[in-house]
Amino acid sequence: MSVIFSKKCEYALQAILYLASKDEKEYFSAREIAKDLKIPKEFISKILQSLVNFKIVGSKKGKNGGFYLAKNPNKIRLIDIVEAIDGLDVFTTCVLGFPECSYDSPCPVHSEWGKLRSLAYDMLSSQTIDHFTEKTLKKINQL
Amino acid sequence: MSVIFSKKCEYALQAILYLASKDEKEYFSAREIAKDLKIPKEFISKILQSLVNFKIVGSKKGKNGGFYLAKNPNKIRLIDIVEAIDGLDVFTTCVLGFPECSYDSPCPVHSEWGKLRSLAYDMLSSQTIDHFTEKTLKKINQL
DNA sequence: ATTAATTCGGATAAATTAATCTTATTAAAC
DNA sequence: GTTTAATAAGATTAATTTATCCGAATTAAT
Ligand code: SF4
Ligand code: SF4
Repeated sequence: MSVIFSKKCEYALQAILYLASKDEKEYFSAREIAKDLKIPKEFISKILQSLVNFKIVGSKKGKNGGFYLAKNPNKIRLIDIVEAIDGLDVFTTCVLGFPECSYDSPCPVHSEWGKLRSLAYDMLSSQTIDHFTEKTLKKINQL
Repeated sequence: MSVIFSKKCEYALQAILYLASKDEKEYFSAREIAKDLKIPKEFISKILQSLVNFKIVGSKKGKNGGFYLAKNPNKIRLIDIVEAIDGLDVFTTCVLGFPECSYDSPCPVHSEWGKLRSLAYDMLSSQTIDHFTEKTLKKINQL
């Protein structure tokens, strides 16, 4: 099974898009995020906690506490989430799993794949999450 | 850690490229493929065995036996290997892990991501492995 | 103060993927 | 025929990823 992002990263992206799309409240609890996105509560808690460490998300403990975006949605890029959770290795290591990927010793598909990889990186770097709020709300309501 | 292809798939691609690039011999044993590509022998054996089931690779048992390409390298596309080992789900399921990806209920990044995905699919579908023999040999010699 | 609802950290369990081992079968070489 | 070297198939183990559990700390409401 091929995968682009780990489950952790998928959930992280979903949760961040969720927080960015709903702004009426101050704090959103892991419980309610998990319920709306239909993903395991304990798992998304852990993920949100690590996003707190990366200063992308903020949190407040205790009753009525929860999570919120620590930055303006137009300052959070998709790549920031990917980098925090999965790292940026996909963009630097060989697609074919050959060791020592570099411009000196390119893997066989270097030139073809390289273009796609750059495009993906550029897309994830240029798109900020405020750009997706409308579509996110629509999607969440369908879950 | 993000991954594009599973380890199995990476090794499969490597092994196929290997077979396509070396044509002086009839059969290549798992032992020698594993040694040259520096990957576990037992693992690559299993992978080659399943490629035999997919009719991409042929095999001969017994002493001096081994594996060989069952088709002309210019008829084997990269996507064929990916499909056999990992399946084509990456190209149809949501990058963000939202369920029910479709054109009715696109995930938030649908339009941006969709382009990249099509490009990746097209590339893997258009490139046949005979195209990479020279670069593969160069790479193998560096391992 | 007490209670309830929350994040947080660490430990643990379950599931999946990666790798290895074991035995059987096949075929060439001697 | 015996030995040797190979694939094949199935079982097992190891490692990694995904998911859950538990107890402590925190905060708001009663
Ligand atoms: S295509 Fe080139 S740059 Fe991309 S992983 Fe392979 S060697 Fe590295
Ligand atoms: S971007 Fe669109 S097509 Fe691609 S996974 Fe998301 S919903 Fe599906």
